[in-house]
Amino acid sequence: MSLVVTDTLADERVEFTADGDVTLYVCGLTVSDDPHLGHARLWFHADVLHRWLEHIGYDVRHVENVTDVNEKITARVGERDDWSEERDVAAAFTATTFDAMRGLNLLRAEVYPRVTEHVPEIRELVETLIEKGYAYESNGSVYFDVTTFAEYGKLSNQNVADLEAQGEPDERSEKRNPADFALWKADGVSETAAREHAKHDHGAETPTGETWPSPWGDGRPGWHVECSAMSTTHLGDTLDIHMGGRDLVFPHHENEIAQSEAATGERFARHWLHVGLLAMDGEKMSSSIGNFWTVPDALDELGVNVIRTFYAGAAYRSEQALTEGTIAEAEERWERLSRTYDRAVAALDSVDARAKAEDGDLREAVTDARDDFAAAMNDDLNLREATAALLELTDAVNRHVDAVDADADDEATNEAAYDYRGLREAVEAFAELGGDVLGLQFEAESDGEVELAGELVELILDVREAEREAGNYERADDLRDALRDVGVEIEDGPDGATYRFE
RNA sequence: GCCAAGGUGGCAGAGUCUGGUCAGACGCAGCGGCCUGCAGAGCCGCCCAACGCCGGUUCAAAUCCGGCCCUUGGCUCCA
Repeated sequence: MSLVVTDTLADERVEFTADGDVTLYVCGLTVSDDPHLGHARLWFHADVLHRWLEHIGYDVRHVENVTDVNEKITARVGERDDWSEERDVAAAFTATTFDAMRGLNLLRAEVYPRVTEHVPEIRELVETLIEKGYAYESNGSVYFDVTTFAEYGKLSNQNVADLEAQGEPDERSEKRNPADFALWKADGVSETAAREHAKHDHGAETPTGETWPSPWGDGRPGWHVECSAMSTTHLGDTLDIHMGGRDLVFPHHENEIAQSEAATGERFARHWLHVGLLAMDGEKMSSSIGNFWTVPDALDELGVNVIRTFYAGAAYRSEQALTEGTIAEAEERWERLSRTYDRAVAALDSVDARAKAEDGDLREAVTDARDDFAAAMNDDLNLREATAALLELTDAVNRHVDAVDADADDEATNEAAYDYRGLREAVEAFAELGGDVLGLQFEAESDGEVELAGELVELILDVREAEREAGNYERADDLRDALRDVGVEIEDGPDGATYRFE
């Protein structure tokens, strides 16, 4: 069984192939603001792809760029006292981005290249394109001539004539064709561009951003070259997978193909994967629209596991809706997985788990879950179906534990035992598939604070138990409610109360 | 206007490539039962219900073809 993915360039589902190492390039973000859940959706799907490829035996070389040169970054210079240059702003948001990535439990990329580190490579790429006749200099800027690249438009099905018809030649007199795009822009950020993106009043000073010397004079890299230069530098001329948001298909990725293939003469990417948008109230979550939920805020409010379970609720290539309802659903799905995992571990580690106990249904359910999970993942990374395989396993685990508990309560039989091997296999399946592949974290860390909190909760539960024995149920219920208010969920069972931190 | 992705039950979301085995699985919400002092969790059952519209091809269409309507994205910084 092999992995099938939906390839934007081929415009169909294709079998994924790679020789040895897989090179994966993820079109990262521009660090002009805090990352939001829309950005994180791409990160998550790239991360799960990375994890799944490793799971099925590939070595993955994952490179994800950080665009730290951009007029939106420049526009924020001076917004804070310590933001006196473009790179100060970029550094601040790069830091929050890395924090967010760690918080989301993403595997680290091999490198996170920045534009500011790769200006020499960008200049070389531009020079090559000029030498080969694909690009031309004009007033200190350099443009890619789209008419020289016969396949221009092949990714997004644009045709150059249509694009030309849309352009306004008067305004872009610097260009040969309206659809030509900049590889190198003369001088710094223009005053109008900076003002357009500014979120505050700069007073008399309008920031112009950093410039670098070049054969065409001082200037800044264009908006698309950076990805071509950085991906090629770190992963070679042909990438196995190029991944990005669907909103980048045109012009960004179209232009990357043109630049890269014109320069190297090689195919730029074997597979193009595009992640659908995250829609909030029917509209794209976007920094510019302002309808976003930042990753740090979402991590505080929901936690990494709920966020990841949420993303796993829809296919990467589909649009996904973020609403109170879909978040609530993700919370419930995660809780169910996590509770069942805890329950399975507790039964597995108890003295009642025996070598010779055997529940055929449970063992069969583990095999089915693994098979279904793999089939779903290989089928264009159908994460909801893969998650469903794990949820079906929770059903089997709960049935097994329920049945044994019921037998144990029955004085007549009194020989109930948990199926040790079956539970062990179930726990391993949760850990490998839910943990390693989906990146969910089943085991809570038990640092000092958590331990202390646990001891305090136990203490309160003892008090509550005494109240219950005395028949003071109202008091007992008050205690349970009070604990819930601070995030501790109490569950009464046959062997006393248990608790979990929400 | 041009290009692209979509429109499936109360919600959410597969299935479309490769027509029949599908209107599925998981879940959320809702309802009933078991269990429980109550609640929660868990288990069992129910939810008699949906393929945007109009044509066409076919023995057979959610799936293929044509037309139309609507939503979203891109064409300008964007994941």
